[in-house]
Amino acid sequence: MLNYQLDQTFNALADPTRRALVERLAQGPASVSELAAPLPMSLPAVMGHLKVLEESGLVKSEKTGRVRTCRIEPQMLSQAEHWVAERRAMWERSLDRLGAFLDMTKEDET
Amino acid sequence: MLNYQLDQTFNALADPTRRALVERLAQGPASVSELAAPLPMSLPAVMGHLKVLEESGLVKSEKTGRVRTCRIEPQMLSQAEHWVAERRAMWERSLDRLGAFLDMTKEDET
DNA sequence: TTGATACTTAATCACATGCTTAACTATCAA
DNA sequence: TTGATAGTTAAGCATGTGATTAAGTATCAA
Repeated sequence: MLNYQLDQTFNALADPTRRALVERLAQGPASVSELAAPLPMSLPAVMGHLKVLEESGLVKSEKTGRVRTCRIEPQMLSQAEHWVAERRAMWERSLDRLGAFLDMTKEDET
Repeated sequence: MLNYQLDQTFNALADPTRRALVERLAQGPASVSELAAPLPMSLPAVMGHLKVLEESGLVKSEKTGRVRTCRIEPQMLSQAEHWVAERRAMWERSLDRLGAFLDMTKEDET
């Protein structure tokens, strides 16, 4: 995954309003005003957040008539998940190496 | 996981310099200047990034003599991972419900 | 004790973010 | 065609971010 895509994806998820939008969209598609209704801010503010989500690839939208319907795009979600999982795995391998090293030195002591 | 912790964790991961630091630390602990050496910025700038990582809980550090040694803290990493995984699961369940609904309407048609 | 090393803090600055309100466009329904 | 609805765009503003350089502190080694 490219660096700037990770920037955009993690940045999109770093805001509670945007996570609320993702959470709502995880339950199914919604229009812009449906998404904005429960949020304590103006519609243009919500549209700003949707723009960030859409640029990150986490959300896609489509306009039919005067209604824009937004839906979640789970691929980016799983790519972010993978980045984190891989670093955690790296860390665990480095712990294993440390463990092996400590075992080795222990054997030397005996 | 609390909202502001997710804010801090995702925000910490939303910067390529900070991800580079996480990536380096996933291979094992390092001092501040070891971490700063390969990066194209001043030491105070790197310390700013380390502060963000440390406030997020992704990194911990400890000073011995004049050397501060930093290490990764994988718990926050896996908590961020879980948040993403759960939303993806939500989305998949909502797809299942849609599938079930479509199957149902199909049965009605026959 | 003197000098180098490793980090820390402070002042500064350019630029990005996250809102707001107001004005505008496009669609739908009567 | 008129009015309401759904969304969009623009201007403005307070605050936050990410960097810099310069100066300061604590530790270590000779």
